[in-house]
Amino acid sequence: MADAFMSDFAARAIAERLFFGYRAFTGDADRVLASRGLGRAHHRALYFIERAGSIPVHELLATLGITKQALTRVLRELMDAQLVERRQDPTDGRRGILTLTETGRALELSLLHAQRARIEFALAQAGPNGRESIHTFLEALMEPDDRARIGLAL
Amino acid sequence: MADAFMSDFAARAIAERLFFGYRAFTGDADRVLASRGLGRAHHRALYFIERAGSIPVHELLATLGITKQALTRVLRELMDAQLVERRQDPTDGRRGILTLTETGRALELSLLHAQRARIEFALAQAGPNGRESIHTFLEALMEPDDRARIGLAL
DNA sequence: TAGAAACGTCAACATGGCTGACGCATTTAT
DNA sequence: ATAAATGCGTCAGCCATGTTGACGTTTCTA
Repeated sequence: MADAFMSDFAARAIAERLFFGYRAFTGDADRVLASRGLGRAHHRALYFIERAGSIPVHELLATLGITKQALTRVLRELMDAQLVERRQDPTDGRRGILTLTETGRALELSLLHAQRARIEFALAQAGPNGRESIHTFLEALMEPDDRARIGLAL
Repeated sequence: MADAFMSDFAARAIAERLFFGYRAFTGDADRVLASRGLGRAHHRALYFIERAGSIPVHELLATLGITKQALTRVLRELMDAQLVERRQDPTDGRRGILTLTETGRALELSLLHAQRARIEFALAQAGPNGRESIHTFLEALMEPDDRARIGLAL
């Protein structure tokens, strides 16, 4: 029983830190987004388009794990706001390829920077030796399928 | 510029790992919740009530950071489902104090256990020396005000 | 040339937030 | 003792973000 207790205790310690930590992390960007009339869903799209440079719609769909209807709405709003552009895949005319406009890149960067200070602070608190553990921990938390979607660590 | 690049790069590495990691973490509980007709909002309430043993409504409100209208709806559903009970604070009749029923405690535990395996796996991957870094990192990510709301780290 | 694929789109609905306004005990301050 | 403040619960309407299902179009592929 002591084992199970410790395990629950340890699990709770992580669970609540993840909850509060993730909330603060997203909150930084949410404030910037709100001032532009956008939401978290727009941020996620901007983020993954920027990180890839350009990305086919179907891949963004798989990355975000939402339905095409949900993504289409977000993309339409981003394109209306001149933040995202869609062009055709030259090798397959059915496919769309998404890129950010200059304005879109600027916004994405400002959203990243809104979160960067917090991340840097947290990494600094954990110390230089903690960084690898933190990356490993978060990667291990992910669904295996999603691991192929992230960039290399450092 | 190299500095800013590295920093953005490091920030993105954490940002996407947090996104995918948190999504997987919540997904474990979401599946159990869906089978009971409940949502993530119910889980959060159950979690913080259980962790406190019993908790005044106003404190749960502050912890969750949502409006009383949003919480009331969740609590009403939890009380209808006989998972949560409300009683009066003996020292101040205006205040309500929330506790879980036996059924509520059982559900909360099963939700925790749905997430525990993933957390244990991730901690194991990070190694025994990583645990402290991970706690420190996540706590540093949090809003300072929220740090008072979490339990001590082992 | 038929069928599959990769979309976009319309419609209806669920969840979980929000604001504002009101009411009602209960406690506190005058 | 009474007035004001506090801690709720509640009704109503709205928003953001997701879902399913159905349908149409263009473009590849067998």
